[in-house]
Amino acid sequence: MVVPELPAHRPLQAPPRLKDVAAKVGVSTATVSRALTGSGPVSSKTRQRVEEAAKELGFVPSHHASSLASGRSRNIGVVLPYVDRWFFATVLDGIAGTLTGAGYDAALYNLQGENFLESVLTDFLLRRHLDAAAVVSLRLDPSETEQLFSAGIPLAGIGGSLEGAPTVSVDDLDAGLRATNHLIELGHRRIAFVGGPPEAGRSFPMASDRRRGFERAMTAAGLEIDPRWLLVADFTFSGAYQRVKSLLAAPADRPTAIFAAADEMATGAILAAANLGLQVPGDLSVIGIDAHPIGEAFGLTTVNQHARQQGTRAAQLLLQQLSGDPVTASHELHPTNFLVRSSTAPPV
Amino acid sequence: MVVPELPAHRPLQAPPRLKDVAAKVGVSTATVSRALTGSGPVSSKTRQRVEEAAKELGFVPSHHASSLASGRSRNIGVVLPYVDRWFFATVLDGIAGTLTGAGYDAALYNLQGENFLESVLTDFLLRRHLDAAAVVSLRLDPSETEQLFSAGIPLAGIGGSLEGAPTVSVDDLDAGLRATNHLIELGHRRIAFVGGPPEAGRSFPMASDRRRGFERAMTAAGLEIDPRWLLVADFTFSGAYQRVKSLLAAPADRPTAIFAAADEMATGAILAAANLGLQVPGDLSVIGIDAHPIGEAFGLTTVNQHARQQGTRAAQLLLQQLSGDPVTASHELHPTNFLVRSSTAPPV
DNA sequence: GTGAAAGCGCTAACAC
DNA sequence: GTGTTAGCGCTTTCAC
Repeated sequence: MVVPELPAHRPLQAPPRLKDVAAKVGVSTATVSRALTGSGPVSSKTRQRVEEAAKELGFVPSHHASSLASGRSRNIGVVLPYVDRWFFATVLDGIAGTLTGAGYDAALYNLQGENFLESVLTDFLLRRHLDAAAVVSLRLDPSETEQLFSAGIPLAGIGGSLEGAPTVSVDDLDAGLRATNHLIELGHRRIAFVGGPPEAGRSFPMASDRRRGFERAMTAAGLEIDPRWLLVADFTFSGAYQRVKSLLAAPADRPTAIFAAADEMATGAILAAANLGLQVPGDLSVIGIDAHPIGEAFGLTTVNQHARQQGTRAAQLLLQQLSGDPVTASHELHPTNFLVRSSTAPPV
Repeated sequence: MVVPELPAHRPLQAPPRLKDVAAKVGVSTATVSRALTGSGPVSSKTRQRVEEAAKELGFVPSHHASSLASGRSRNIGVVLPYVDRWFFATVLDGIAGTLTGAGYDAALYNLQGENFLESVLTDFLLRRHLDAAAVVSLRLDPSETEQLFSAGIPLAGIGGSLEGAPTVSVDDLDAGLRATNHLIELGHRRIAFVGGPPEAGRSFPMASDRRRGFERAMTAAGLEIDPRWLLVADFTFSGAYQRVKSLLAAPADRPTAIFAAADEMATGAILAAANLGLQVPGDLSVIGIDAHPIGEAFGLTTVNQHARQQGTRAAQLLLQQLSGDPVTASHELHPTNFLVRSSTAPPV
């Protein structure tokens, strides 16, 4: 007998439904639902028989049906500008791990810059009836958050404050201040800064705040800020490597220390120095921000901003709101801490 | 008059439904549905009026309702072992960008190793009625793929072949072979290899294949493989830095070249050499695999494996299957290409 | 080209 | 503790 070949991607037979389980046990679908979701009283005998029957039949509840009926989807959106950059990937790891552990799904909205922002907000977030959303490093205006709230979607933010929602971030100005002060306290007076381009669009002023911290520390110490020593890179290793290499190439008027607004740039700076035959920290001290794992091999002194924990915390804030526990819409500053390694020392 | 404060996270008023749009236009819900989804004949006048009314009311279709009714969810799962490692984050970027661009959602299943594998497979993939799933660097056994197929979920894989599903990867053995041959052709005879630990669990033998490529090239050239020169790191910069530093520390019997199975390790090796006062490529040639952006500043010669494109391709394979276009369940080898920079040269 | 009506598979009142 | 009964908000035949 010839069995016709069915396309492999179509079900061979209808999967079992709630009512099949109910029939098998001889109870109503309501009871099965209660037994399986724990959403109501069921005798332990019945519960047990239902669970057995469900397993035997290989029953898997329909997500869409239960979402439609209950109004909850156990699906949480995570909106972020990049996934292929260390900070964002690490934050995402923290968020996704926490959500998965709590039985929630993470729906990824990778904007790749801000390309998809508009369509994500309208087409996706609302249409999909997410239970909640985490917004990373993106400014939403009050009308947008209001729109989400009135669609019943609680938010949590990372990187800057969001009207009406709890947010977490580190104090970037303070981090910049402390990093710079560390160099100043070591005795450096000629300090360069490697930052990013001015923030555009919906980004929070993370890089600017770190630069302002730098400037404030310098000014407070009565030190001069040489405009040629305010470098603009793009938060990449290679970008910083090139900028710093040109800066250090002229031996005449060199800084004795560099504060880079991110570890990837700081390590790029160290490589640039090394390739010019300069010793770190002998000829040049370098400090960064992040605690990026690459810093370890470079012996980079840095300010740990606990990226993964920030993600975890944001996820918790979401879960807490979903559990009905009210959360104050405050901006929470995540502590940073110094990680002194071998890239900083007093100037020679 | 005092308006009672409503909790901010609850809808202030019921959002508009399909039937509200229908009422406003004076047509049936069926017509509105056809007009908005394009799933049936509608006169262009009607369509226009429906679109206007929908916009005015701020109508957003319910995802769950339409999924339940249609059986399709426009949601695609992406299962991967890590998101905070370059290769995976980059692949994810490629996949998510392609899916978002096609109007699909990406549901992220970050296993963090393989912790969540079992629950992802049962609890999530099936329950959620995903339209499809991309599986990155994870071996599924035939009973698992069969289970997904019979639930109507087409698959695409990355990193190794999957029974019954189209997959893409690079030829890791060939990449190892070519990288090693590059060094051999330059005249190196004393070549070390930095790889990863033996694969465990559901991982494909990516690192082993690269090592086998190395061994095969060495053997074919009649060169000896010194077991002390087969280094095992963990695919991180710092890990490779340490291993290579100890290897090179003893000046007596040093290799003249190193092939590292990934760029992050290769750059760690370069830094180790530099910190020991060795010149690259003068005293040591180094080659990697990946085209990781960090390699640029190090002048690293590498084999580009086009991680993002692999992700894009896998996503296309999924979209193609969803469009009804049959796809052969073959394993597609993605081309790699050489990127010769300044870290390799003939031995002195 | 359009409407009526029957679901999609589950949950949640409400009775008993 | 359990069953009955309405929906949840769409899509999709099937008539017309």
